[in-house]
Amino acid sequence: MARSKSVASNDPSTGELVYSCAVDLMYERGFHGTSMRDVARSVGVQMSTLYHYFPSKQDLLMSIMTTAMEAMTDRVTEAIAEIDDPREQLKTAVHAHITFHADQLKEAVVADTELRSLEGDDLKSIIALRDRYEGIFRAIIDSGQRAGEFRPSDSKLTTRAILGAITDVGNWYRPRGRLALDAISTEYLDIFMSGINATTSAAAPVRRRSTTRR
Amino acid sequence: MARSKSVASNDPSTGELVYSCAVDLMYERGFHGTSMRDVARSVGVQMSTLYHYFPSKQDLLMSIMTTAMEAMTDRVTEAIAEIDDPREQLKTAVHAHITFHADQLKEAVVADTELRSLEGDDLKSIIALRDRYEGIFRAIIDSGQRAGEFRPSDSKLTTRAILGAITDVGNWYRPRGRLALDAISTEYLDIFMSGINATTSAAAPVRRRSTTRR
DNA sequence: GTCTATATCTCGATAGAC
DNA sequence: GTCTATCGAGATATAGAC
Repeated sequence: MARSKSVASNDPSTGELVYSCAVDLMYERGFHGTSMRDVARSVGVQMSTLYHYFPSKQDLLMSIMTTAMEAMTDRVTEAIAEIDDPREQLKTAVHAHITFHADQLKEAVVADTELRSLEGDDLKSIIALRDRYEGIFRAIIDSGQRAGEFRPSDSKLTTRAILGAITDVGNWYRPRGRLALDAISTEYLDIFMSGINATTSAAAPVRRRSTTRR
Repeated sequence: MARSKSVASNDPSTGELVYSCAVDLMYERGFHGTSMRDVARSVGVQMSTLYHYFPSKQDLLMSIMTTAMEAMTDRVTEAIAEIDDPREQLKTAVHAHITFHADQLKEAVVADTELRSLEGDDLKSIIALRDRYEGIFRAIIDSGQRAGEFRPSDSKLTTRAILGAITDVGNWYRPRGRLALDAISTEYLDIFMSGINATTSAAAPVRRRSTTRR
C-alpha cells in the first residue's frame, strides 16, 4: 500500500500524495477515524514528513474541504453561465453536481460530511462556502418561480430537497456500478421536474434506459 | 452538564443515561469524535461504570443503531399497514420517516451516518436492517408502478432519490425551526408526486403555508 | 525534504476495593 | 453498581540530525 519508487517523470509529489491519501482514508473512515499515522503509512513516509506540508491535521482537512467546495462551486457556476432558462439551468446544475460527485467522489463526500469536525473560524469559513453553493441552486429555483416556469413553493425547502437527494448520490455511487451517470442525473431530473405520478402528466414519455454501461 | 441528584421518582436509570448521553455526543461529534471519557463526564459517573452497562464502545454504538433502525422500521411499517393505495402509502411512509427524524433526531442521524464506524458482523447486521428499511419504500414504488399510478422508472434509483431527500432532513431540522413538520413533509411529497414544474400540472393548487409554528 | 527519536497527552479497557 | 487506580497502546505534534 505504500508508495513505490518513481520511474516515470510526472509522478505526484509527496505533498500531493499526502493530500490524496488523506482524502482516500477520510472518505472511508472519516476525519476522526483517520490518524496521521494512517496517512503517513499510506503515503510511505514518516509521520513528521506530513508536518512539512501541513501544519496540523485540522489544516489538512481544511485544505481538502476548501478545495472541494470551491471546485464544486466553480464547476456548477461555469456550467450554467451561458444559460438563461431556469429549467435548463436546473438541469445543468443538477447534472454538474452529480458528475462532480462521481468523478471527485471522495473529496466531495469528505466536504459533504465533515463539517462537524471543524471548529471556530474554520467552521465559519466552510459554512460560508456551503451557503454560497446552496445559494446558486436557490437562485435558480427563485428565478424559475418568478418566471412562472416552476410552481410556487418554499424555495429554500425545495432547494434542500433537491440538494439532499443529489448529494446522497455520493453515499452509494461506485464508478463501475450498474447505472450510467447520465441515466442517474436524467432520472433525478425527471423526478424533480415532473414527479413520479402517472396521472398528472399522461403525456410523459415512457423513457426506458438503454443497457449501456460506462 | 453532569447528572444532578435524583428528586422525582421516575428519573432515567444510569444505563438509560449512558445510552442517551452517548446519543447526544455522537450526534454532535460522531462516533470517533466521542470518547468514553466524554460520555462518562456527561453522565456524571466514572468511566469504568460505563463498562458495567456496555462491554465496549462498539457495542454501545451497535445498541444505538440497532434500536434506532428497528424503531424507524416499526414506525413506518405500522403507519402503512392498513393502507392499500400506493400513493397513500408513499405519502404516509414519507411522513412517518420525516416525523421520526424530527422527534428522534439524534438517534436517527447516528443511525444514518455511522455505518462506516462498524466492522465485521456488526456492519453486516446493520446493513441488513438498512436494506430491509429501504425495501419497504421500494415495494411501495414497485406496486405503484405495477398499478399504473406511478410512471415507469428505475425503482431502485427512485427510492434512493426519495430516501436521500427525506433523510437529509436530519441534517438541518431543528425542533423550534421556521417550518412546521407537516409543512415539510407536504412540500417534499408534492415534489416527489408532481415535481416543481408549473406547466405540466396547470391544475395544481397554489397552496401557501400558514404561518403556524409548532 | 525526510529521517530518527521523543515529548506529552488521551484513548479504550480492566483490576479489584467497597 | 460505582468507585479509585492504572495499564498499554496509539494519538498529535515537535526537535534536531542529515
